[in-house]
Amino acid sequence: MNDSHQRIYAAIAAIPRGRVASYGAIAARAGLPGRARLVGRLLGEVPDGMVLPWFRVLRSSGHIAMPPGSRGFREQSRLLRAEGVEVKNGRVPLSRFGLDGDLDHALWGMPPLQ
DNA sequence: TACTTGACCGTAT
DNA sequence: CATACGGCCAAGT
Repeated sequence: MNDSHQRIYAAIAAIPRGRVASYGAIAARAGLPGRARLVGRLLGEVPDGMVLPWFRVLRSSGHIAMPPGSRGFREQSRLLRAEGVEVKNGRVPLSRFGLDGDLDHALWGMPPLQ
């Protein structure tokens, strides 16, 4: 659990309800541009007890990253729709719900890091 | 030490 | 829409 990890978890936790962000946007917000893979890796090993809105993280295309039809895929779709986010064919229109890591400063629940 | 993997990304064809 | 490529890099073999 180093500083980069902390910052990434913080960025994920800062995505407002009803909005989503891509792995790359999370990394950029955490002050780690180009490190999208690190975000994906961390989401697969969230410390026990830590609660995160993991379902608000999508690929840059707006698609859910998990395999279509898998349990995680269905759970993520359900959680997103529950807060008003449109999910059609495993995809969310980022034009309407997506947050950018560099822009959208007023929408994030935290200031840009680094 | 060397090579492979993977909830990824942007650009190019 | 689909493939390819180079970037990224911590973990696992």
